[in-house]
Amino acid sequence: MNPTIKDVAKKANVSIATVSRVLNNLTGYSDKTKQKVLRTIEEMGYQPNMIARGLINKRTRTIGVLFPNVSSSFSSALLHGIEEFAYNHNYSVVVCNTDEDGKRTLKCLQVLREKQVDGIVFASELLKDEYYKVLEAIQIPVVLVSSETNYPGVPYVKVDDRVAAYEATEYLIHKGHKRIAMIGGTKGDPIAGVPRVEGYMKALKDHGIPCMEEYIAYGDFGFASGCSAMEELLKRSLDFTAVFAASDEMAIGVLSVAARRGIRVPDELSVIGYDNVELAEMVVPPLTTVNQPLNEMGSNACEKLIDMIETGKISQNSIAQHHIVERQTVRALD
Amino acid sequence: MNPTIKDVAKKANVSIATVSRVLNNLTGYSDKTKQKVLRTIEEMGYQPNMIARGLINKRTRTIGVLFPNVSSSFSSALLHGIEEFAYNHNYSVVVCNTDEDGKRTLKCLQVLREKQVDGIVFASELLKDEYYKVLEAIQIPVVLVSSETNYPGVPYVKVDDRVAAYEATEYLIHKGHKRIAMIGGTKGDPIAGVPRVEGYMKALKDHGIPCMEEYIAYGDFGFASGCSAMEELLKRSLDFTAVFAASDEMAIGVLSVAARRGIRVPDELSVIGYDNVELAEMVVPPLTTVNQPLNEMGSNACEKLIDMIETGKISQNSIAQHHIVERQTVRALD
DNA sequence: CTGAAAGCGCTTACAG
DNA sequence: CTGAAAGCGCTTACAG
Repeated sequence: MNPTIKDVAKKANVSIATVSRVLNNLTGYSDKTKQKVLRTIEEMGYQPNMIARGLINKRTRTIGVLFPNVSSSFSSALLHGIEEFAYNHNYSVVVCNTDEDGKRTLKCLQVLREKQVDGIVFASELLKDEYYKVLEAIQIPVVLVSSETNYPGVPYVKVDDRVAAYEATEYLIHKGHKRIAMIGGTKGDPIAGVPRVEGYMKALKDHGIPCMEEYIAYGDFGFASGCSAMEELLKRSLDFTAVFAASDEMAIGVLSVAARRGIRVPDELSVIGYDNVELAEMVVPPLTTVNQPLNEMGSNACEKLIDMIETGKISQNSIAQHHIVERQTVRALD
Repeated sequence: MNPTIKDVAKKANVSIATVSRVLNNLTGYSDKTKQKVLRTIEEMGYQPNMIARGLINKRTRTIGVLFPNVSSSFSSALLHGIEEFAYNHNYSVVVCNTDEDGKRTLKCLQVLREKQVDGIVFASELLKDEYYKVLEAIQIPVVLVSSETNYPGVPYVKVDDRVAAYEATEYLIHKGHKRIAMIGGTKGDPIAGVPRVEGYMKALKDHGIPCMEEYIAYGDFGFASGCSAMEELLKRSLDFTAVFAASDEMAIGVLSVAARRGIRVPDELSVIGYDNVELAEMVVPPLTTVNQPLNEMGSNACEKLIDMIETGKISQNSIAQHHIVERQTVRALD
């Protein structure tokens, strides 16, 4: 059994109140007692029990993080940023994989509540009404990352997807492309789906390029769906010179299909992705894409959350800065 | 304030002992009381406080997981498996990123102890003496995954790296290759470095192929290091027809350099990787590699841990089954 | 400067 | 079937 405060009190011949005081760096003991207590603690290898402390303070110094899929490179980049900030501020993070399943999400929320986490970051998923209801009941701070919401009191940090998509498309246009296809994310997804397609359409319009439905195919952000969407696009024999994919994985799917079909990138087809996950630079040719600062976003979301926990004030939303990373999948048309 | 057991007891006109009993499905109350209590719980939206419960039971139903780098696709695949098993058995998992930093690892261990986790899985990192010492002091079950150790009482689950490397090399040999280069992982790494190189050497020897030092270059498992190692190998003008890389990322580095140099894969050079992380199939051409069942390994490690927590018995080590995934980077020599 | 005591939200003998 | 009480390991007024 690990020693408790009672054990060290007994051994040091003081009361547990005194041990507690030196433990918490409060005032009210002689330097002599302090030394004695400290020595005893050292000797016994005593470590305070945060569970007991948490029961009194109503603070556990742990936060919960919900991901639709912990193992995606997207999620794990966010997690890295979150964990880093939390660690530096003495918080622990418990992760939950929601599998994008409503029931499971609700269960996770319940568990986090029972475990008395101090706050929750909800990552890259839509904050549904039913989730919000329980969050409201739990009464603890929540922040969204790579997602957004209108619910009051729930700040978010994300990139401006519409603008980023606009710029990606415009980048292609500036390179001389006019026949630009797009592979959108999950159709109807209000966070990462719709806005990116809208940004693409607006860029086309603003540059006097007619936007045609048939130039758009949809995937679900994943690699396989990018492959199918590209096949689909090819089948329509549209003669496009560039494609903008709403995720790197889908863009890499495009690269893959292109290679299989003998379409040379970027000579015959230019490709730009979205996210800048790690594999974007590993692929051949290295993928030009729009960077989302996932790590900082995670870290920033965690910062907001801890701030809310500690001050009780609601944080502001943040728009993270994206930028285009030029690599080798886009060429200028002459 | 969330309602406590006291609140529901008062409202239901029973003692807290009775509420506790129905909460825990014990015996000793009439069906009428049960209904009344249940109804009150429902009405008040009461949820038990696991912190308080944990203080008594000395069980938190949470486990800690240490990773050298949470955001690697390798770690996140393990994490996914761990979280899944934990979730299904009503455990939560708190993640810690050690950054492969001794001080930080020790700090994480201390935090996990203070937070009274029921067990720890230590992932893909060497269990140093100093870590083992504190683990021993904490007195809670530990299991290693994708790592190994001789410390008594610390079971591990991993692939047999030596055999897997042997088979990867032999696969190349069976395809007619004789001049086979290797890119090893971190030099001297006793877990994923040395054994794979040894497996490679043994396969060569067993097939009567002389093994020469200069055919081996070393990286650190990462993409960039794979690129440099490949450049290094090329500089030695060895005229090899195949390369075995000790990680997929390094193998992809090889692909990348080959593409840049106009060396066609697999026509002029065959490549086989190790891990079978997600990007292995996204790359062009899709990478032939040896599969490590990361998800199952994580899940299995978690199973062992929970078993140790609940039975108090030490689990056995497990060797996870690897296999070669044939894709398109190896060709048969005629 | 120091300690006895109440209390955090629960569980669990013990007594009835 | 039910409740009063002790206790888990701490913190924090309160009294001295």
